[in-house]
Amino acid sequence: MRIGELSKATDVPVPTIKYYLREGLLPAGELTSPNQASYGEAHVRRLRLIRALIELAEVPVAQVKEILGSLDSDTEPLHEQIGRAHRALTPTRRLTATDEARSVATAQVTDLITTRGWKVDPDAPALATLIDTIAAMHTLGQPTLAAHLDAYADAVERFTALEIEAVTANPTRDQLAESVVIGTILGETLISSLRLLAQESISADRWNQT
Amino acid sequence: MRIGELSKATDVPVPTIKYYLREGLLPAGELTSPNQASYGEAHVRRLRLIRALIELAEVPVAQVKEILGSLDSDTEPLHEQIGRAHRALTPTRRLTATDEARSVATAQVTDLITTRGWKVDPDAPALATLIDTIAAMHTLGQPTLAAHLDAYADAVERFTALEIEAVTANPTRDQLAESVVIGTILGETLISSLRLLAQESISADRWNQT
DNA sequence: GCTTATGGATACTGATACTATCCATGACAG
DNA sequence: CTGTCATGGATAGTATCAGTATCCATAAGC
Repeated sequence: MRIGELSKATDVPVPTIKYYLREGLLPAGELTSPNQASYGEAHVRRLRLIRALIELAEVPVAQVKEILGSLDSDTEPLHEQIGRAHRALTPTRRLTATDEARSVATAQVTDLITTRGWKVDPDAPALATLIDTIAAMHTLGQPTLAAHLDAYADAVERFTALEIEAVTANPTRDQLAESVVIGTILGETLISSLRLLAQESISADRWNQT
Repeated sequence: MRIGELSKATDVPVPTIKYYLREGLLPAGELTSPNQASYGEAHVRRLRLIRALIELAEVPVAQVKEILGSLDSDTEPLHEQIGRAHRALTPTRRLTATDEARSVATAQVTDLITTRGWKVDPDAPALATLIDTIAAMHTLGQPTLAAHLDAYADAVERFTALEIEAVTANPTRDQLAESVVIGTILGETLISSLRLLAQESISADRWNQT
């Protein structure tokens, strides 16, 4: 397959493919002559994955590169790979909340984690985001949602169980790794849009006089 | 309060505050003389809301403006407001998947919606994203997650019930509207980070030999 | 009266994700 | 075998976004 055909197969413009090649998101095709390379099915798959991450999950190109890099390494432990995927999903925040709100939130979260028996690295990116979010809710005078943290955690544990189940069904390590990435990142988009749909439905029911 | 004090109170640099004023995210202070204005508590609150949306939820400035605009209008129906918040959370995607994957996904989603009895506007932004995401999962050879759509929807309905409850506790329309926005948008960040934490915990358990 | 802060306007910056152009060569149709 | 088109590789340009920086005339506060 030549670059033009790859472009047609995936609906990604040729210059964009060249850009991904330059950035190292997509491995180079096999050179058949100094200015002629051929691409295979693997490139099609990889390119589709790239686009899904970028367009659907809005992962920045630099992070996609990191994630794919760790997908391609077969020495990196799965747990590390998941960490990368998580970093791709976590905003790099600064503080938004007042100090007391933050300490209340921190207490709330550590409490949640201990009662649930979760094992969480204190440096986990999501941990800081969770604390900041709860703190922000307090600061903004909306503590109600955060008060139901435990119920949220219940619901969240349901997905997670499902995801682990779905993911561990994969036999080989490569497939497992890829499904972990896809599950983690596109799973987020899936849940998010489901939630919005459910909200929209209820909101239509309740506040719309159509 | 002068701009410098507002900056100190919220930890937002003065030039950034000026930028938000220019962009119309933050209402102008009350002019006490041609080059002197005074800001109040409302500005502090608003500024904190803006920062939470931008930093925590990563909502683009232009969308924040739209959302705040509809918050300040007391004629816009709540359902419309929710729609705006949803648009702020939905990527503007193009197609990533093959056509057959898309049609399978569409069937799956319409089925879900009818069996659940959800009332969903066919133009809802989240609908397209959901379909694209499921289609992408199929195309990428990871149909397992999407196969449990129904279980996901179960879990999602739990949040939504909680959120509606939390939100309708607010007596006045203004408070209600604000809590809808905060709940919808920061709620997303909350769930997302909870999910990542749960995943991290399980992944540490299962794949990490620390 | 002197230093500092302010409102308002305009200009500049750095990051991100592409697009466009160029060129020498190669593929392929006639 | 010749003209046209596509290609790999390099470099440069573009649009958007989210601020920052600078200027200025005026006002606040010691």
